[in-house]
Amino acid sequence: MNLHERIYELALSRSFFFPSNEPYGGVAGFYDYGPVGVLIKHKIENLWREMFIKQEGFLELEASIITPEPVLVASGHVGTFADPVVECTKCKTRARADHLAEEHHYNVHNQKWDGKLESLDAIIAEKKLVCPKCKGEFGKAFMFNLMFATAIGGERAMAYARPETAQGTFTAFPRLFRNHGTKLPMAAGQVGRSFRNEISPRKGLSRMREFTQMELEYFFDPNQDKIEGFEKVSKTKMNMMMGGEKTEMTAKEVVDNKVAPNEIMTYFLVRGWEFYKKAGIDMSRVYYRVLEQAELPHYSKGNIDMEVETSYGALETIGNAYRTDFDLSAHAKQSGKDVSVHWEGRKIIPHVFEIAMGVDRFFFCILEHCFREKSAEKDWEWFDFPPCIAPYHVAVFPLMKKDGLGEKAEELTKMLRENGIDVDYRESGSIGRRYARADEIGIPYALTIDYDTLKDDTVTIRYRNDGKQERIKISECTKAINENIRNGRVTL
RNA sequence: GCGGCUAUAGUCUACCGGUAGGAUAUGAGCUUCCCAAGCUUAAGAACCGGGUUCAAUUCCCGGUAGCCGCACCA
Repeated sequence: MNLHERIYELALSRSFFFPSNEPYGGVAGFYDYGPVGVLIKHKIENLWREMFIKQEGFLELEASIITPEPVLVASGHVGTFADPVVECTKCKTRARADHLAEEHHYNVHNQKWDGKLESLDAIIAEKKLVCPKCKGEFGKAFMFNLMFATAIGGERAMAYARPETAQGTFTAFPRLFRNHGTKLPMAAGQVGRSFRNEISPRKGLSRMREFTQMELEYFFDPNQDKIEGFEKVSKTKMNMMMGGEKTEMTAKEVVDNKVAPNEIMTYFLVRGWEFYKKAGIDMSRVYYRVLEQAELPHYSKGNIDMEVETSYGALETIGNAYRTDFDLSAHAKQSGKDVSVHWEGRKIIPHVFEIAMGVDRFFFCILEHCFREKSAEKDWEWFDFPPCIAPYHVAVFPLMKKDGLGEKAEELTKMLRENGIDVDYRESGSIGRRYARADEIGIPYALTIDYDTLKDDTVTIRYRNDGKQERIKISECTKAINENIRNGRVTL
């Protein structure tokens, strides 16, 4: 059985995630996070906030999801997020009409498609192109848009569910700039849902139609592409993939060899690297792939993707893009509003570096990388989550329910919860079984109340990874747990 | 969307043209119970629709979802 199949089974039975609207049969590309999964997801999002917002002094906002059409016309999503497609009249196989036309006409004559559907139809008719599968005839070319369309209010104004959070950050930029210091660089990010109406989503969480993104937009003066704090990270080593070759490089080498367009992007490559490491990813199975010129999206002057090796193959989980002034200029043009800023005596449109990541794919990668098989030490499968990502910080178990142990344990649970610690309390089943349950969802610590507790107010703390225990005073539990979480400690 | 395979308790699975047996998980109880012990007990299942048939969970068709391959993946 593939690891992702095993993970999927565990996800169903352990409440990590499951198909949405199950009684109705589910629809591909939509998943619900269960009670355990949602705790992990929130911890991932909060770790991102910690590292990419708070520690950097950046801004977080929450833009609306429903987006009027003009915004997405400006961003290019209405035009380029749609693909021209032809469908075979016999077997219904779809093919990219522009790709066909390029192959048989434009590339041959060294031309580019003019963007008109009629041109594609003309070429397909002229070259007598037929379905590669069944030799059936193609119907007329049409645009297939990957956005979910809707309409606003009584006038039914055309709108879409946003395909990325970034555009809301761009349209908020002028106000953010005025309200928060009128200084560059300035950075703002969002955590939120985005939507893409994938033709055929597969591979579980790795390609969803409704998904959560964490995107940071860093606005800067293009004449000043240095970043404060780079010195501190310059020696950090990262795996880089260029033209199919993987090499380890320091951040400084990435800048010096012009692997990344500038120091700013490189700084965030390091931050992304640190983020993944903290979240429990096996960094030997991760690399940054430097995109070739021909692969770059329409808005980009340099892209470096994070890819994580999984049982599905390599998954792209972070997109780092130098978007230049593409978006702000496009919104200025579309809206007719001036979005330029006065900075150091000049009037400029800031450039943007973006680090965009999907939470759901990342969540899946963490599950795969932290999964541990049965072994000599443990007779059950478990998850080696870092304490800061684990769904609960600690499990509290009374050795038995009776003789006042249950009450004592509930008291301790209440105390810990009031101190902000996530506690999973269980009193049924043998103690060994409860330890196994806790391991299975990756809880790093277990506190056990036994008969000695009643005498001297001490409990045992068990560490997940080696199963070893020590006795500590109840009064010191909060402090000990917090310290262990901070240090990422998982063994005695 | 196409082709191949698949669909039985929460999970894994057995058998069968006459509606299902197990494992494991779950609830309750007993056992001073520290690494899935044991015992008692409770609850729990044939994806949806249509067809063939006296009778369909079983055979056939369609839908849906999953896996593999193709295409698609800002």
